[in-house]
Amino acid sequence: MQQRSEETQTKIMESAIKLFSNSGYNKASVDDICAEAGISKGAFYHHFKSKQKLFLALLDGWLQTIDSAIDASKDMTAPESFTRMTEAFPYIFETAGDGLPMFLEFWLQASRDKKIWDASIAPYRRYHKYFTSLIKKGVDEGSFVEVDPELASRMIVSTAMGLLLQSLLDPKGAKWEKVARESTTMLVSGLLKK
Amino acid sequence: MQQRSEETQTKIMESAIKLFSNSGYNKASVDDICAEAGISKGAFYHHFKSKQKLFLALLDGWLQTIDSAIDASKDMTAPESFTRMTEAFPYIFETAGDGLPMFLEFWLQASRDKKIWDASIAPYRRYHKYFTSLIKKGVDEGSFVEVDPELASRMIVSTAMGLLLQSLLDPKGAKWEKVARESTTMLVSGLLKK
DNA sequence: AAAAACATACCGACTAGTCGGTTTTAATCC
DNA sequence: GGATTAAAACCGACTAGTCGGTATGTTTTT
Repeated sequence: MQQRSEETQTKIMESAIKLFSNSGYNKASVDDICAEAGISKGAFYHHFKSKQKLFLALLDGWLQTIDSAIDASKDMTAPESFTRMTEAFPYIFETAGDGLPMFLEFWLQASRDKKIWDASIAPYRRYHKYFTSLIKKGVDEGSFVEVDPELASRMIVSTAMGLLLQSLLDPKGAKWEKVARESTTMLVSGLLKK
Repeated sequence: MQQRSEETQTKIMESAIKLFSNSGYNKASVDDICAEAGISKGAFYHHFKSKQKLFLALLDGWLQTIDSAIDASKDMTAPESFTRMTEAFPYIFETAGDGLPMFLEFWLQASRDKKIWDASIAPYRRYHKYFTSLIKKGVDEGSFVEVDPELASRMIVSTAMGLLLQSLLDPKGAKWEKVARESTTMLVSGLLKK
């Protein structure tokens, strides 16, 4: 039967997210993950060849979420797509509270581990290209003011990453969903032609 | 004699920055640091009570650098202060290439370790307050357009952090000094009254 | 019965920190 | 200015424990 197997795998991944978020990739040991998931080490290595493979599986799942979100807004006009994201951002802050530290963990591991870097930087560059083309499209359509799409894309991504980081490090320092919503509004209204 | 002692301590800290940057806090072992510095473990623990204390010492040094930079621009007008930072940013990207990954390490450790969090988040809040008051001053002086200083400060810090992160993760993805310079110019010109 | 799923004991590599002993340094005395 | 001395600086073997991964055996599913 696959059901039990599937459940075990899900439990491992959920426990891993929890422990990686709380303690970090290195500190969260395979034994810890097994204990949290309520399974044995044998079961763990039956499902994942190594600890790193588990990490890559988690990364993959996260990237797919983003990909499908981008796909969903593929046929919209440029301002529409941005409006969508303006709506999506506060949602990320509200719901992702648990998994958020994982982002940081992804970035950190990516900066040191070539395999993880390859798996995460390639998609990141895709997103940047997507943003760039989206802004370029908006400029060509005449709905955006004339900006350097490349630069504007970097700035938008930077602001988003920076807000995520700040909310991670100082969760109670501000009402981050509000700051995020207002920031995106400011950025978009700065782009839009009046 | 203190000279040799001082040299040893400096060597330890320099080696630590190098190894923490390249391999991360956890992966860089005390033995590694000692080997890199060309000293023994006894010497290490003569100078630093623990690995964490060494880390905190490095963090402290970095924070002092920022503090003195802020102090230096204390008596200027708001636009002048920002112009200064516009000039300083590219410099950071050019010179800090080696130590830059340490920032990420600081942030990550801070999000997990209470002692390090206390040591790094308090100053961070100071900087945010400083930026906020600087913008508020500019608005009051009439040289800046009317923005919410709190929000503008968050955005500026976010953009800076995001640019740093991106340059870390994808050093060859763009000419980051150029992007940083243009971004700050854009932000400041958005703030300035024409 | 064959295969997939799971459990447990174990291994070798590695790590932060300790400890008893040795060398270097700087101040003091003759 | 050479000998004395105590403290500071340094050394490196060792400890006690952790970790990722494996080998081998048992249970469950098909």
